[in-house]
Amino acid sequence: MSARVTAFDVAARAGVSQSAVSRVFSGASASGETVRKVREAAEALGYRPNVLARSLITGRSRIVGMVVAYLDNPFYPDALERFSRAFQSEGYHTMLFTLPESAPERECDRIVQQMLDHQVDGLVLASVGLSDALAARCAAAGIPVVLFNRGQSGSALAQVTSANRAGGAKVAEFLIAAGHRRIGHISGWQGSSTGRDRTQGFIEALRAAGWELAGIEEGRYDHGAAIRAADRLIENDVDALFVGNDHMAFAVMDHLRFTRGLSVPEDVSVIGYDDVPMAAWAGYELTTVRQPVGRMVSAAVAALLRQMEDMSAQAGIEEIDGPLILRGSARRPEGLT
Amino acid sequence: MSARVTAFDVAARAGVSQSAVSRVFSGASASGETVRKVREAAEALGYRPNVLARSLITGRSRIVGMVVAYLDNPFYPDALERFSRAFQSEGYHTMLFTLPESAPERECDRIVQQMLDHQVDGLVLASVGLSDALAARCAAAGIPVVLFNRGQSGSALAQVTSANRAGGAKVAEFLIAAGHRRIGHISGWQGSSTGRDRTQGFIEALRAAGWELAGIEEGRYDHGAAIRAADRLIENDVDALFVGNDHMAFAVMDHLRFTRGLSVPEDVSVIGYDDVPMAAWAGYELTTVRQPVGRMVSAAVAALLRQMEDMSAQAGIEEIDGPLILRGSARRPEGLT
DNA sequence: TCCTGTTTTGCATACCTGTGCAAAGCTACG
DNA sequence: CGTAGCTTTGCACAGGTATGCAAAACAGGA
Repeated sequence: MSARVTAFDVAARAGVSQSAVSRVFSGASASGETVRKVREAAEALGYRPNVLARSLITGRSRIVGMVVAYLDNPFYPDALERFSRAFQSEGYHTMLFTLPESAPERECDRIVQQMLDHQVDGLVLASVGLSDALAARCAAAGIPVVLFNRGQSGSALAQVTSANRAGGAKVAEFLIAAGHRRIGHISGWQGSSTGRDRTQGFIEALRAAGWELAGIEEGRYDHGAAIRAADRLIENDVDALFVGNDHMAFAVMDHLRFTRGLSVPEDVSVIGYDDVPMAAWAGYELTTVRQPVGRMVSAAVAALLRQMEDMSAQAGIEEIDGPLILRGSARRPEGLT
Repeated sequence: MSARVTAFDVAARAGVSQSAVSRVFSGASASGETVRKVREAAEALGYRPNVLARSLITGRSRIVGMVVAYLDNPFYPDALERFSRAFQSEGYHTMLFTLPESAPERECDRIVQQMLDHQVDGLVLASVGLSDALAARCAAAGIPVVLFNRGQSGSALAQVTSANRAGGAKVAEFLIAAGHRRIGHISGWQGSSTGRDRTQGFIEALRAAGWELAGIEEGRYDHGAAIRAADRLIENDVDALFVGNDHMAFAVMDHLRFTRGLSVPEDVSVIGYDDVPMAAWAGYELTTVRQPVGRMVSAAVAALLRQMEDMSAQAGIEEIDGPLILRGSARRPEGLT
């Protein structure tokens, strides 16, 4: 087990100074001859620069922290994978943190603190909020933060979401055009901006068309809660359901069909939100609003990179629009194929 | 934006030396009085030890690298989340790497190299192999590796899998007991030990009972491939299908029901492997072999921790047994509720 | 009180690289 | 050949912590 080979070893073998080696590997200017000698010696010795020492002195770790609440909803693994790939190809690495289910808000701060300890260059929070105190701390440490799929009103943090309000509105217009009049809504968690915006856009568009919601229940992005909510709305005799995300929509469809013996969309139309891959499966054929994961992730990555490279860059709010994908789980307006 | 506060600042304020501060925070022995003064000064200044500097000198980063091929199959996000939680609670952090889809084997080595650069203390490879050269390099660097859900014959690396051979055998015995005679198999990727073992256990148990496979097709853990494989087997008139994992089994069930107009299990019994949460959903009710994720992750984490703490610890192979979960997608033997 | 054995403490150094600074080397031009 | 301007190079140090070593402090027993 050989000891680690350092820049000094390479320098000695190449007949140059350690600084020369450093310059070659950090891309600073050096003569062609020096570069050649150093590269050769490094190759022979199997030298690789020590990332820790480099980070210690430059203050940049080339690590981005990624906080994620839960990976049940397939939307998040998908996003996570894309984030990881994107950062990797930009020369960054991803440090993953999962929030414990107990006391998530409380723990989040501790977790972010640990990230700061590791001197991450940037932070992505997926569906997770950040206390003002901690946000200030990140700002003070010069660490840019991007909120992914979650807004935080009044904060100066960069945010990337889909156009949730517009998405909710699209669903409302579509259901009305299809002739539905008793429309129910199983909302996402109202503690999240994402959930609130979808609900709000939906309700406002209904009102604008002169209709009111026949019933609304909170689904909290939870399987069981969604099913109970569906039961209550069905008792209330609705003929269409807008569900806060696909994941809950699947549960609702299964429940309606197999437990309650109803047909979708003949008895009840169901519309979801996200367009996860499973929505296209033959067993569900879920009509849903697409969240363009790819573009959302790209936007978030771009925003973070911009801020990491230019500390004075402004943090903005980005809303990415996504289409309503028509499939079989909701009745279609007359004359629409 | 205040400059970083170091151990020297704390030392000055507490009236002790920097070493004293270091000792307090690294848990070495110190007098009660010193501890009190240091803690107090640190609190007042908001001091936090610099992880990079610490890692640089100790050679241990308290980071574990995690390589994952793809997160489509919900088995992996689930495992990933548990890994992350487990390591977090042990004071380790998780660095995530995803393999690019192109040239995965080639890229894997580069990725692992990058992890070594970051001086990770340990490595978890989920469904990913490691070239012998690189395995040797990890060993030389004293970095323990655990293969998760993937074996590698002839390697000295620690491995945690489920009892794939036994699982395949259980399925065979169950199908025979239920009276199936024309049995088909859509295998997992035969380049992976996991896929091979399931197939092999299945076939051997069939033979032991005096039967032969009516047909076998490679599914490669891929949605589309699985569907095409199912078509070919159905042409071949099978009345039962053992599918290499749940993810493919869902695709197959959808295809049989909605495209081919067949009933499951009346026309064809379908059995999967993994028991992901979705298998219990009313839309599928998939009979499947459970891979006990929780226990598998715990075993992998324990194995890694053991090796990280005691470098001379032996790397072993662990197979975790899982039951066949009976649901509605496969016909049951007479007299079995 | 003196001596021995045990803690505690501070000093100095190591870990490994990036970078400011000044000296040295080189090119080109008059 | 001299000099100005530019590039390359080496020196020395910084970044923040852990730790071996020796000195100091302390506890206890005779």
